[in-house]
Amino acid sequence: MSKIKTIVVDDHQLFREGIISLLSKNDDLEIIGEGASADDLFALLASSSPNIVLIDITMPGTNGLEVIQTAREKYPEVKFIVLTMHAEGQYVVKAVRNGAYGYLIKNADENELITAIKNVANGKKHFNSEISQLMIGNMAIEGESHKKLSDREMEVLNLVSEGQTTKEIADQLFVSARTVETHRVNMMKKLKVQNTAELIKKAAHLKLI
Amino acid sequence: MSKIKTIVVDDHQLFREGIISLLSKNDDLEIIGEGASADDLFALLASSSPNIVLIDITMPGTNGLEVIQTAREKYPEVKFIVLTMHAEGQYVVKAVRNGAYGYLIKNADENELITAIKNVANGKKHFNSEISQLMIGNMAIEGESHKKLSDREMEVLNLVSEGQTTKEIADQLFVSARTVETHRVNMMKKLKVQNTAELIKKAAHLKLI
DNA sequence: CTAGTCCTCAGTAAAAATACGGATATAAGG
DNA sequence: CCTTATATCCGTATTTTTACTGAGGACTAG
Repeated sequence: MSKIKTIVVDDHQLFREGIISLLSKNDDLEIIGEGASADDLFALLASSSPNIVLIDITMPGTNGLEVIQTAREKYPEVKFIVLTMHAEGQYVVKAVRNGAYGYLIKNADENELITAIKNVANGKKHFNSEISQLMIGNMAIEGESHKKLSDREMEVLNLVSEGQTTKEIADQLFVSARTVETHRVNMMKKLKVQNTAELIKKAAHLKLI
Repeated sequence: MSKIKTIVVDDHQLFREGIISLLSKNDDLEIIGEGASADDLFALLASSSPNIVLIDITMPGTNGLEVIQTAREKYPEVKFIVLTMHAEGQYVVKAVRNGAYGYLIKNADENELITAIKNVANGKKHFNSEISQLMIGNMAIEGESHKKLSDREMEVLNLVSEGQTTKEIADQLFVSARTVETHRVNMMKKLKVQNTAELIKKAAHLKLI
């Protein structure tokens, strides 16, 4: 059968070149393009027909997961494998939801990468047991912390985290201080914290601020 | 002249294998070992005599900068080039202080990596203009935010970020609430923030908590 | 010996947050 | 049509934080 046409997208050029060097030794694969950004990827997709795209989550100006989703809408027969350093369940879950066919962490080895590419090229998904565990664990948590913050709450949260007082925020948003107080209380309930310090810490760790 | 004997240390196996694949094509270089951890590195150093070590800052259980410093004490003729994703001046400054001969960010390309290896093998340091700018910029900031938090302040900070009140922290540490208050005030001054919310946000972003 | 830092503790007061309770209007989903 | 969520706002009170001021002892570096 013909070689698996593969594109590699990663903003770390050394990593990208290294991966390409590795994969080029394999007779079943053919690297037909490389890029560092979403724009690079879309340009490549428009001019070539890869079977597989290896893509990082981290990308300048956007994130790889959204790129996957957008790309799949226009090129539904292209399959994406996420190749990233993020070993957190929430990323795995999002990757799957956005249509990724595989997920590898950068500490995987060459053999697993090649196996993943071949599996996905054959229409299978590739998530090893470690990745599956992360996914399962995160789905359990997600069921619980389903409550996300509303737009106004996010706005208030950001202003709080910048050191503004409730009164200052009220003045800035042209609302009553009591309104801001209510938003603060609601956020603390949603994220299950006891005071502002804990709220800001949790928000920072959840990358909300 | 003989080939430049190089060791590659990085916990991301794919990256490491990719880099080795790239460098192996170059006739002036010889990869004589690879590892994912500080222990791997010390084992390699004990049994081989590399000219150059490519090393990431991020390492499980320790950090590459301390590893460089320790390794140089035992093997002073080995030269280290940091190869990392961290594009922050504080890392560059620390790398130089710990004796690194070069610093590359993972978005550098193959040619620059090879040039850096050759420069360093010839006894020169390799810091491109981008890296130099980061270093200069950070040294300016460092003069200003030289103040880091003391052990006790860190302890109080962590407890505050867990949602405890000043009184609760005082009870837990067996000190007066006023003592805790003083620590809080001092931390806010050091990090130049206006209240606890801003303090916790800054601490989270600085990866203190 | 001096200066600086760290850690400890205090009085007093104002500002801010939290807590308890309550409410209305609008929009969306089942 | 009912329920839920969001956004808005309120009274009252307590707790907590912040602010201003002050201080001593121990340790370290120059």
